[in-house]
Formats: sequence, C-alpha cells, structure tokens
Amino acid sequence: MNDAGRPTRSNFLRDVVDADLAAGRHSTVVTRFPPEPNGFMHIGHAKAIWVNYGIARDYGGRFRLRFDDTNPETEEARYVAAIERDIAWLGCDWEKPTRHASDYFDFMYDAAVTLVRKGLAYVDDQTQEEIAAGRGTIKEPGTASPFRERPAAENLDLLARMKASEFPDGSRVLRAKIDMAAPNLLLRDPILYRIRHARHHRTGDAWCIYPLYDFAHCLEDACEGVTHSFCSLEFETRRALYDWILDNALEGEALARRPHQYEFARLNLPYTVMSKRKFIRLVAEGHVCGWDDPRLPTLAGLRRRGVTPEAIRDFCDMIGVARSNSVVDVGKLEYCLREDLNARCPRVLCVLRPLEVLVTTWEEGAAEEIDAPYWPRDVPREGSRTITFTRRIYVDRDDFRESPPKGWHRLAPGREVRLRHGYVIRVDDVEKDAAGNVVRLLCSHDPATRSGQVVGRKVRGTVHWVSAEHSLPCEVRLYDRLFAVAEPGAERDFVLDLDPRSLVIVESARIETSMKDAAPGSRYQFERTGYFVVDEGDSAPGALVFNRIVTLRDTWAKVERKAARTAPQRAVTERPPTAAEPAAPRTTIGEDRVRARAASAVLAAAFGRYTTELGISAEDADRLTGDEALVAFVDAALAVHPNGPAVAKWTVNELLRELKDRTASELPLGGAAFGRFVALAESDALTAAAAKDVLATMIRDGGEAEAIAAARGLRQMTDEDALAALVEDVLAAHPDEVARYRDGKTSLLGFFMGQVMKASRGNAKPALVKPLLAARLDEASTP
RNA sequence: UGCCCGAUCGUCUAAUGGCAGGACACAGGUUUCUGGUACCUGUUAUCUAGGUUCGAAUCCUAGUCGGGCAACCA
Repeated sequence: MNDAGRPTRSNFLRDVVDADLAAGRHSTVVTRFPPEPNGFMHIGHAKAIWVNYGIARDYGGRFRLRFDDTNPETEEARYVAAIERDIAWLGCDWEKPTRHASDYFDFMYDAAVTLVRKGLAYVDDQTQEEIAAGRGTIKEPGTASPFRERPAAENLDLLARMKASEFPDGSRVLRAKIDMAAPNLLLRDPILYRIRHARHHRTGDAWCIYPLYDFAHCLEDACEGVTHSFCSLEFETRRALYDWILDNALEGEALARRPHQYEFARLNLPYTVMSKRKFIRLVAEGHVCGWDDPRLPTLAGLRRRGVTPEAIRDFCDMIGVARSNSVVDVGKLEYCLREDLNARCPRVLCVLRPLEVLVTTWEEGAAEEIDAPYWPRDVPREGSRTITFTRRIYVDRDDFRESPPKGWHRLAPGREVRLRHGYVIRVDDVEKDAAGNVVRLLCSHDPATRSGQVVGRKVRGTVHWVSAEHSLPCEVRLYDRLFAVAEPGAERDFVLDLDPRSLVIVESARIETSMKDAAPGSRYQFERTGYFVVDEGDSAPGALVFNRIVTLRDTWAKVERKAARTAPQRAVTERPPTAAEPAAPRTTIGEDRVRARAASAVLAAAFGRYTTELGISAEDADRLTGDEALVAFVDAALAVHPNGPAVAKWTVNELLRELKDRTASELPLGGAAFGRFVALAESDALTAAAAKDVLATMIRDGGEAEAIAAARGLRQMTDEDALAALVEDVLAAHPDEVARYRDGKTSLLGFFMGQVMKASRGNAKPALVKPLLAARLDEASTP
C-alpha cells in the first residue's frame, strides 16, 4: 500500500527480485540511485528513485544514494547538496552516509590492474581520432590498435605512469581488450581510463586518471554490495559490458554475489522537456525564471509550484514500471495532486478578476462577521475563520454573463445566486462605462438566506466573493503547460514550441483578510478556482504572491468547450477509408536461411530431401535447414522415427525456441532420443500437454521419453466414465463459475477445461473432455 | 542499414498456455451552499498474417511499426 491507499503493484523488476531471493542468489536486496552531480533532479528521476527506494523498502533491504562523480570537469559540489535536498523532499530516505564513486577510485584502479595482468586490458597511445576511426561502423568491424598486443608488463608500467601523472591529457588511455569485431559497438575495446589533469570536487588533485562510466559503474555497484542495479532502457546495450567487466575483474565470493543490471522504461511526459541540456537553455535564454521555475518538471520547480511529494509518489505508483517506451498523460499527475490536495488544503475565498457588486439592500457601513468553516462537509477536519460581509463586494468577472448560455448557473441580469457562506443575491441592474464594459453590478440580497439557514427555494449556483473593504490585494500566478505541443522539438527547435500563455500573472486579485499572514509554502484551495501555494521566493507580508498548483476539475468548462465544438463550423477530421486489402499471400521463408542453404550443399540437399521425400512443408523444411547442427539432429530423429511432418512439427514448435542461444548439438538430448520422443508423442499414449511436459524435462535434463512418462504416470485417459467423473468433480468444486457460465459467460469453458486437465494431471484426452463438459454445462442452463 | 529491445482500451499497466482485469481519461447519473469532493453506471484493447494446441495476448515462423546503440559524458 502506498500513502494514497493504492496497493503496490507488482512489476517485472519485483519478479526478478522474487526469483533471486527464492533461488538463494541473494539473501537481501540492496538498490541505489546513482545520479551524476551535474544538474538538477526532475520528475523522471523521481520515478527512478521511487522504483529503487520502493523495492528496497518493500523487501526489507537497503536503498542508497551514490553520486557517480567520475567526471571532474562537469561535476560540482553544489549539485550534490541540491540533489540530496530533492531526494529527501521526495521522501526517499537513503542509508547514510551518502556514497560517492570517487570513494572507490583505489578499488577501480586495482580492478584495472587485474584486467591488465590477465591480458584483458592495454594502454593505447593512439589519438582520440585514431581510436574513433579504428572502431569501425555498424556495418564493418573495427581494426585493432597497433598497441593492442602490448605485453602485460609494459601495460602495467604505462598504467602506473599514467596514474603518476607522467603523461599529458589525452595522450594515452587504458582500453579493455574484448573484440574489435563485436556487433555491439560498445564491446570494441572500450576505454576504461583517460588522463585528465582536473581538480575533482572531492578527491582534489589526488588523481589525474579518471574511469569511464562503463568501467566504473558496475564496480561501484559491486563494491557496495548492490544486488539489483536498476537503470533506464538506454543503458540496455551497455549491460554486456557491465557483465564483462565484473566477470573478469571480480573473483570468488564477490563474483558469485555480483550485481546484475536490469533496465526499465524511463518516464516521459507530453508538453514538456526532460533533459538537462534543454533546461539549461531555457534558463539561459530567459524562457523560464531558473531551475525552480514552477513550469519546469524539475523537482525544485515542482516544489515551488506547490506540488506535494505525496502526489508525485502516488503518481509513480500509478504509472507502474515496464519495458515499453511510453508517454504518460499529465492528467494522471493532476489526478494524484487533486486527490492529495483535496484532503489537506483549507478552503478560502479569492477573487482573481474583481467585478464590483453593490448590494443595494445592505446598509451602508454595516459589516457582518461570518464564521466560515475551512473544510467542506465531506472533509472531516475542524477549523474556521471569519469573513466579513459588506455593502461593496467583489465577485469574479468570469462568474457574470450579460447573456448567459444554456445551463448557466451563475450571475446574469435578473438571476439569483448564492454567495458562498453569505446571502442569496439577485442582479437588478448592470452599470457600464462609455465603452460598454460592465463595471458594476447592482444587486439586492435576501436577508432570510444567510448561510446555514434553510432556504425555501432552490438556488442553482454558488459563487465566491470578497468584501471590498475586508480583503487584500495579492498577486496570483497562473501556470499552465510550458509547451504548446505534446512533443516539443519534434518538428523544429524546441523553444519555438513554448506556449506564451504558460504563465499568466494576475496582479489585481483580492483575497480574504484571514490570509494576511499566510506562510510561504502553505497550500490552500481557492474555492471554485484551484489549489494555490504561497510562493516561497517572492511572497511577503503585505505583498502576497500565490502560485496555482492545479485547477479544480471544471465540468462546466468542459460543457462550454463541447458546445463550442458542436457549433456549425466544427471541423470534422475524416480519414480516407482504408481499402480492405486482399489478404496477400506471403512467403515466410527466412532470408538468412536461404543464404545459408545457398552456401551449404548439406543444407540445400536436406531441404530438397525434406520437401520431396518426407512430405515436410516448404515452410517447415526452411526452418529446419538453417544450420547443419540442426539438420544432423533432425536426421538422427528421422532415422528413429521416419515421420517427416511429425518430426518437423515438434522441432519447429517446441525445439526452435531452445535454439536461440545455442545449437542443436548443445542440447542435453540427442536427435535419436528426440525421435523416440516424437514417436511416443504421436502414438496416442500421451496427451499433447503431457508430451510437452516430457519434452521440457528432456530439454532440461536429458533422458528418455518413455522413462520420464512412466515415472510421472503420464498416460492418456480415454475412458469416458472416468472423464465424466472428473468433469462432475470440477463442476461441483466451482459452483460460482458454473452459474456464471450458464448466465452467458461461455468463455469460462477454457477455465473448466483447464481445471479438468489439471485434475487429470494432464492425462485427460481433451477431445473427449470438451463435448462432455459442454454437454453438462449446457443441459442445466436450459431446464 | 549491423546489433539489441519493445508493441494489450484514447493513456499507463495487469494477466507467466485456461474468465483479457485495474487506474486515469471519456460519457451518463446520484449527492452537494465549491459546476469541487464522494458514489453509481457505461463505452473502449491483445500490431498483421500463417502455424502448434482441446484452448494462444502468452509458444513457433514471417512481416509491420516504434525505440535504443558508433563521446577520452553519465
């Protein structure tokens, strides 16, 4: 359960943890959040922090904060403090002390020495350009550095001298010796260390060589006993390197308990940007007022906007964790916000755009104090303040319409409306200036309608207001989405997509006097308007400044928008009818295998033999003749059981998935055993389900099909009476489902089939069970 | 285009061969001194085509679409 009462949802990362714990690979969970101290946290980081923190918390493990400070040129101590503050604000308490990658520089250096000693790393004297050129391209393999075969002793010496500051920046690097032809470019001898005579914010001048991310990060994790290293999807291709470094630099217990990396999709939001680089530009060019501008999705900006950490956390729970790229609707964040704010914000009255109302029936100079509760009936909290009713008051201009539309419940000539916590008034007259603008409403009030009294008649609308004399001027900043388009920068420079209306400053708002000493950072609901926070930067006593956190849901605005849309000139977006294409017959012959057959007489011959002599379809034959190991395997099976289509079917559908990472010759079962399996599977002695079960065992442990089936008691049940009894048992055990089935939920048939199959331990002959089941289920449904 | 990854309501996400579920959004309604809140009801989805299976979102094959990867950044 999270703090909004939403149950914590499972996700694939938690599945991994469950499996690791169950298998004893780890006895506890250690996670970490590893920011680089060169920028500010944003809501995307919040998701990552919450994922790491949440898993550690829920499994009784540890969560740590580690600064990945391996690049002295871009990192600064000031970011460290800001990041710590943001994470603490979010409510993710990390195990102290805070860690730093720079604490492990010695350990990393030792690991590098280990690799050099093993002949797995070398010092390269090439220039940056030469190294880049030698890396090759996605199409062509790289070429080896002339220094690649340097003897270990020489590498050791050079590495030590690099560390000892004997060489200038960029003159040499330490490279892993992996594979210059690797399809994953990151494995083409990646750089481990570079020379950089720069002052580090923590280690000062102690080092002049600094490790690179791929080398450092996994070692940091290992060093700290991290069990699960969660990161975002863009690090996916780096996992191979993560594994290579640890597998080669670690040994013994440390290797056995080493961390593993798992990637999940980062958070994307529409109508905003989420990158350090873009934030910097927005700030530098003055499009926003700093890293904490309330329109920015930085945690600092969100905080200043008045967004609560509770809402962010709830949001993170709501969106879940998965591996597919996604863009989350901002409405979800707003929902979480409103839910949180509704329960915690006292209600006050504030008029954004004042329109004067003269209550002509109210005595000049008279002032009535009204005790107004801070909370609506449905928020169970206590407290109230005093507001004052006078002859001159203000209402919001938006609440008056000279010619109101259908369904309007607010002020209009001749209309009655309730003033929140006050009286019912009627608009008697409207005063305008020379230009025809409405400047004042003349209203009369009904003294019998004071708040709390029962009113005889129905008044549809309630409107907020403040007394002209007993109210304070204030500034209200109305924030909206920063960008006008969902994907800024998709079609042009992203700053051109900024929405000029993202901030509207209302300078002449008026708020009730009880708010005189409202504390910076405190949040209120301005009734009927939205949630607001007293700005922590600019608000001062006597000069109150409020930021709009989020509007209230506004169903009336929705009605009006819809009315506008159904106006005659409405644009209809019609798509050209997509012509139903005739199902074009497609060949499903794999190109790779076509090429393989062209290059191998053995494969080509097998293909011919399978299709002409053995009656195997061209498609299946294609799949069987992609590599020689598989052909040898299939031939061995066919020698035992010369039923081509059957062998092909079982091979294609059940064996192929096992051959994605290995060849047929590496399987624990041989072709002959497989042939005997197919013979058994086709003999009617086993159900298909039982046969698959047997095969799964053989693929895992080897063995003989007959023996495995016998040991498990697998033998197809075809006795109708026995099956009928099984059906009866299942129906009796699931009366609710039976009722629902008879009620029309026929998709439950699969459920019942599953239950019968389970009860028979996979032995019931499905073709017999199904009619039995259907008959029993249907007979009573039509009595 | 080499390698890797992904595709389920409008959006996010469950279902690990057996009832396609939840949330947000949307639509309608009830309650209401906030057109707020709360509550009720409803609409809507397995990328395509073949195959395996009693049964496929899930397994196999081919394709389509989307994303990532070639810094001495992280």
